[in-house]
Amino acid sequence: MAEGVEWALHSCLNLAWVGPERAVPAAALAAFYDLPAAYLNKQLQALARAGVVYSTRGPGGGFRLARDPGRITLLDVVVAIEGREEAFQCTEIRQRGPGAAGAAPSTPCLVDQAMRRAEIAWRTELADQTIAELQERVSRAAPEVPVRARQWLGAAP
Amino acid sequence: MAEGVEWALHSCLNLAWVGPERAVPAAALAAFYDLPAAYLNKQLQALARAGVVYSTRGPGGGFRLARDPGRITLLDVVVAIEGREEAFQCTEIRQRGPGAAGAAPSTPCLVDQAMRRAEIAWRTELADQTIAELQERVSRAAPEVPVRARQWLGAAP
DNA sequence: GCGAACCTACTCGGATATGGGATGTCCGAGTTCTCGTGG
DNA sequence: CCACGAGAACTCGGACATCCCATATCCGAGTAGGTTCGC
Repeated sequence: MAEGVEWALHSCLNLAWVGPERAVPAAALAAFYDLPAAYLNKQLQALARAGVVYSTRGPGGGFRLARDPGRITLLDVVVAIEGREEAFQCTEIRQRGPGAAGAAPSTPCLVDQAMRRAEIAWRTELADQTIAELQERVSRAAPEVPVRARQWLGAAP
Repeated sequence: MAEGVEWALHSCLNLAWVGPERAVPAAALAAFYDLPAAYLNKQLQALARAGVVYSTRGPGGGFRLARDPGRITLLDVVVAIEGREEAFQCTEIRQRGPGAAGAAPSTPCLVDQAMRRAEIAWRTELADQTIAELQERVSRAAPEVPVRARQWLGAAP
């Protein structure tokens, strides 16, 4: 899985700490965890295209969450970065070569069905968790983390 | 996900049709679906290293299932090809840069935990399905498939 | 005729090229604020 | 003192390199069976 997913998730969490009123530049989000700024910017662009965050250009611009953290699931973020297509791609090899019966099969590929079943379980689990739930867990486990994030990222210019 | 997973799953299914008595060469398994023989051989080697299949060299050699199809899960095959490491790799970016509190955190990374939870769901679903169950479903849906497989792959030399 | 050594055919196993996507970088497009200038 | 316009600074957005892994291929290692030669 792409490393950018981790960056995007942590960045969404940080944007949630700051709140939707103030926009945070990609450079600030990158500096917070010592990441390459231009590349993180690329990931944030993907989030913007997916409608997870808003982007504003010019001074005072940056990125903000596009909706309430309770309405942003982990699946939204993962799909924004990795793409909508499923990990396992059935290429229907059963229809090629002597193994194919010649006629097009009336039944779906059962190998594909089995793999899809697992992938649906994965996606369901991701869709059941929101950024807001992550926020709450972090607040309970380490209350200083949101404070530090707001100080570093939400400081007035 | 690697395309070889699809090949390995179908090949395991075909080896299950033939049965453990007769070894099937990689070239035969490849020709059955019109796949590149040398590359499929590489995937089968991975299955052999993982203990899913036995390999025998020389004339009359080839690959056989190492144990009963009911004791080979889809997870076994996927792990053999893709490797044992998880798809989402937490690199602990929270411990880098100004975002880190300076001291090593006592709590685990909750983003990692959330992603791992989804991945466990995926693996559980794969571990719950065996090659034998796939065999049964295919036999019910398309009984001619195992017949063709035995004819093409299990034919006496 | 019989046995053993050799030889050939067959198959796996790992070392070796190649291409596409993830990773990383750079400069242009667009926006906002500031500063200076003229009325 | 106020309005307006030009300029500068800031930030996103997409185009351009680079690297690594999945893909693909090839030849050597090892085995089984047949074949031939000698006794």
